[in-house]
Amino acid sequence: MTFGKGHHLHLVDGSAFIFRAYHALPPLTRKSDGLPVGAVSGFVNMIWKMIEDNRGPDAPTHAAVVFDKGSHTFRNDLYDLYKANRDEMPEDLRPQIPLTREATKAFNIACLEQEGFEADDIIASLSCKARDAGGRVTIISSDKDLMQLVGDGVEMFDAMKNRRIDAEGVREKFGVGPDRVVDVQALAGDSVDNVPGAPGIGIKTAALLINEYGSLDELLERAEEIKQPKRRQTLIEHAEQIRLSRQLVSLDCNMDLDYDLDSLEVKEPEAEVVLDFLNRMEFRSITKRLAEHLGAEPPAMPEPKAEATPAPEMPEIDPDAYEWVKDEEALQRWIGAIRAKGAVAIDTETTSLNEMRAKLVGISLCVEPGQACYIPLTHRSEGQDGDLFGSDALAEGQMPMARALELLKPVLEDPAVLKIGQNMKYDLKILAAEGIVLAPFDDTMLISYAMHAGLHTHGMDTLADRYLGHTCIPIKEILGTGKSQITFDRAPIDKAVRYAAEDADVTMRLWRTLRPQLHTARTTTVYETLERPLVPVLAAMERRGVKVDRNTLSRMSSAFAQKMAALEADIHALAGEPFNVGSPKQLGEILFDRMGLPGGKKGKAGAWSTPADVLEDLATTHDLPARVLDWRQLSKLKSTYTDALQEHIHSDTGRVHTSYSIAGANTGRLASTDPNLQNIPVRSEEGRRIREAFVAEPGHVLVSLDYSQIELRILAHVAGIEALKQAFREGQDIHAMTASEMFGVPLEGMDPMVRRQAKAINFGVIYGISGFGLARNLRIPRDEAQGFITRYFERFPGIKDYMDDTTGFAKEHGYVQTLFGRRINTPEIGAKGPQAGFAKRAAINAPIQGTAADVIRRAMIRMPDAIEGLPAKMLLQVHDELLFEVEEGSVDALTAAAKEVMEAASLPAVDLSVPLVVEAGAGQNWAAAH
DNA sequence: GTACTCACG
DNA sequence: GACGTACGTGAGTACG
Repeated sequence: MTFGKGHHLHLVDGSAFIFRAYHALPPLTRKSDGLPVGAVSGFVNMIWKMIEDNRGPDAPTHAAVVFDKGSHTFRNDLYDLYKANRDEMPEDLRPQIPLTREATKAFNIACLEQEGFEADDIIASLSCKARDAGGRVTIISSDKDLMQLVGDGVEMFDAMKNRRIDAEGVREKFGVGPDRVVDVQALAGDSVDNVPGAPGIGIKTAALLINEYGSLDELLERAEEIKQPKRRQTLIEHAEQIRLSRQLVSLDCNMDLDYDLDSLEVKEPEAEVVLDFLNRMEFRSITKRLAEHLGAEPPAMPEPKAEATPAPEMPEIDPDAYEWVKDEEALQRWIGAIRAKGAVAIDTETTSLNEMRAKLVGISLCVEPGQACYIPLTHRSEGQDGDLFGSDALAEGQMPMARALELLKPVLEDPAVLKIGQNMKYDLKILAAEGIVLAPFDDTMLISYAMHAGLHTHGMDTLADRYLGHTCIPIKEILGTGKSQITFDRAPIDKAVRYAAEDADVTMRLWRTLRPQLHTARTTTVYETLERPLVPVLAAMERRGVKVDRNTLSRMSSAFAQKMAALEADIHALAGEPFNVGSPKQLGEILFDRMGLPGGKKGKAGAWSTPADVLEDLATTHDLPARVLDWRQLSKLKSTYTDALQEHIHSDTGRVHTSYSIAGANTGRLASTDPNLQNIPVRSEEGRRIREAFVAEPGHVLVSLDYSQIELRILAHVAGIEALKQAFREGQDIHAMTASEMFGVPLEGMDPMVRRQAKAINFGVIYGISGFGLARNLRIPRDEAQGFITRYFERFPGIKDYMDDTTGFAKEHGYVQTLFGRRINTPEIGAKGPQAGFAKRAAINAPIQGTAADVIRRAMIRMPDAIEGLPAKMLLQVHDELLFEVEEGSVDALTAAAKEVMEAASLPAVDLSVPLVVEAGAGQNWAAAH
C-alpha cells in the first residue's frame, strides 16, 4: 500500500525515550551478569504503553522509532561548539543504547537512524514527505526543536504530560506560529544545545520582535529601526551569529533517506521474537504481562548465577505461588511460620477504602519474600447480576471469620512479633473494629516518607515500581472500574488470592529493601518518634469522630439556597441575559467581552479567568461582580460544607470521621480527607457559623487549644533574631513590634494599616518573600513592596542570612531539615527557569512549616498518656490547633494538662529560645470554643 | 481528567 | 536581562 491520504504516521523520538527512562528509573541490572538494563526496561515499558494507548479508531497506520547516530553532524561543520557543552553519556547507559534498538525491532517497529544526522532531521524529512503525500503525522516527543514541524496535519504528542501539541500549543510556547519558530529560536539561542543566538534576548523578546517585524530576515534588515538602544546594538552586532543560529536550529526537511514511508507500515509484534528479547533481558514481570496479552506461553527464565548480588536478594514475584488458606489447619501452619520468623507482613482486604464503612473481607500474610497467603473470610459466592439467591451466600473455601480472628489475635497482639504493613493506620482501624489491637508494627509507607518526602509519593504502587522494579496487579483487574465496579467481597477468590497475597509479599520486600536504608539516611529517629507512634493516635481520633448536627447544616443549606436564587436573578438582570454564574468561562464572556471591563486574563485553555481578587477590583465600580462574589461565597459554603458535610455523618455514630494522611504533605503536616476538616470556614462571619454545627455530646464541651504564632516563633529561633525573640518573651504584639522597628512608629496608637502591612511581611518571610507576592497581597505597587522587603532585611539581617543559608544547604545536599531532623527533599533546587524560584521558596518555608508540624505531632503522641484518666478525647488536628471533647466538669483539668503538653512539646529534643504559647477556649460548639 | 476557584493554617 | 512568583493542603464545579 502506498502511503497517502487517510494514513497516519507516528514518529517516536527514541533518544528522548531512552534518556527519560534512564533518569526515571533506579539503576537496575540484569540478574545473571549485572549488565545495566534499567533504561532498557523503562524504554520497553514506554513503547508497550504507547502501543496499547494507540489502539482504536485513530491508530497509526505507519510508525517508526528514530534515533541519533554518530556525534558528528553537519551542524558541527557549521559551528564547532554545537552541543559542545553536553555532558558525557553516563557509563552505565552506554551499553544500553544498542539494546534499545534491539527492543524496537523486537516489537516489530521500524528503527531508523542515519550516520551524520540527528534524529530530529530524520523526523523532519519523514514528516514533510508524509504530509506532502496527504497523510497525517504525530511526532511523539516534547522537544521544542521539533515544534517548527507542526501544522498541516503534523502534530506532536508529549507522552510525559499526555498532551497533544498543535499549532496553538506551539504558539503558547514560542509566542509565534510554527513557521516562525526557527526565527525565535535563532534569536533566543539554546543553552542546552549551545546555540549562541543573540545575547540577552530570550524567547519572549524574540517573539515580540518577530511578531513586530514579521520575520527574522526583515528584522535583521531593519534592525536600525529598533527603539531600545541595547537591543538594536545587539542585533546589529550579532547578525552573523544569529543567522548561523538559525541554520543550526533549522531542521533538514529534504535529507536523502535510506527508507521510504511504505516500509514503515505498522505490524503486530510477533510473540516469539518479542518474548525472546524480553526473556534475554530477564524482565520477568513485563515478559509475563506481554505473554498474557499476546496469548503466548512465557518462556522459561534462565536461573540467576550465584555471584550476582542485587541487595537484598529476593526471588521473583510470582502470584501463582501464593496459597489460598481454606481451613484451620492451614492457618495454624502459617501462624507457626510467623512465630518462627518473629515478623510478618500483613494486609487486610475490605469492601471500601473508607475505613469506617469498610467490612473485613480477607487477610493476607507474608513471612518471607515469595511466601505469602490469603485468608478469604467473607467473599460472597459468585452469581449473575440480579441473582437474588446465590449472591449473598458465602463462597466456598473460606474458614469462619470469628475462628480465624481468634487464632490470629494472639500473634497480631504479641509484643514479640513485628507486624509490617503499608499504610498501617488503615489495617489498624479495620482490625480495631474486630477487637484486635495490632502491635508492634512497622509501616513501609512511613519509612519511605521519612527518607524520601519530596522525591515521590509513598503509595505501594509507586514504591514497588521504584524500589522493586515491579508493577503490582492493578486493583481494577480484580474489581473493574466505573459503574460495573464490584466490591472486594464479590471478587472471585482465586483472583483475590493473587492480588491480596501479592500486596503482602510486596510489602515484605519493600520493608527488606527500605528499612535498612533508614539509618544510612539518618532518619531513623524521625520515623520512630514522629511518624510511627502517631499512627495509633490518629487511628483512635478518626474512629472517635466529631459530632455534627445535621439539622443545623440543613437549615443553613436552605437559607443559602434562597439567598443564592435571589442573587442569581439579580445577576441575570444585570447581565441582561441568563447564564451559568458558576462558570468562570461564561462569566468572563459577560464581564470582559460584552461589558468590556478591564483586568481580564485568560487561562491555559483560553477561557477567561475570574478569580476573587479581580472581581473585587471590579466590584468597586460595578454591581454585577459584587453580586457574583456574594453568590460564590454562598455557593462554596453550601456545596462544600452544609451539603457535603451532611453526607459524611456516619449512620451508626452520628459523627463525622475524617481520615488523616500522614505521608501526604511534604513538610510533615497532616492532611485531612473524606471530609477535609482542616478547612472548615472561620475567616468570614457567615462561614464561621458552620462551626456551630460541630457540637459536643450532651454533658460535654468542646475545648480548642492552639499555638499562637508558632511559625514566626520558630523563625525567630532558627534565624536567631534577637529583637523578635525578645518581643515573644515579653508577650508583645509581634506585628506591631515589627511595624515599629521598620517604620519607626511608636507602638502606642499605631495605625492599623501599618500593622497590617507588617503582618503581611512577617507572613511573607515565612513563605520565602518576593516583591511581586507582597505587592499582590497588599495591593501596593511592586517597587514599594520591594522597598519594604529591603528595609526589613536591613533591620533584621539574620533573616536574610537564614534564607541564604537554607537555600545554600538545599543546593549542597538536595534536602532541608527541620529542627527535629525531619528531611524534606528539594530535587528541583538546582533547576533553571521558573521552577528555581518555586523550589527556593519551598526550601525556605519547609524547615519552618515542618518544625511546627513536628512540634504538634510530638504533642499529639504524648497526649493520650497525659490525659489518661480524664473523661476527655482528642478529636481533631488543624495544623496548629487541637480540638477535644470533654465532660463538663473536667474542662479545666483537661485544658491545663493539654496545654502543658503542647507548650513543652519540643522538649527535651529541642530547647527553643522562644516560649511556645497555647491559647485555649471552650464552648458547646466549635465556633464558641474558639 | 484538567483547570479553575476557594476553604483552611 | 529575562522570567514568573508568595508556603502547604483538599474539594466542588465546569467543561472537553
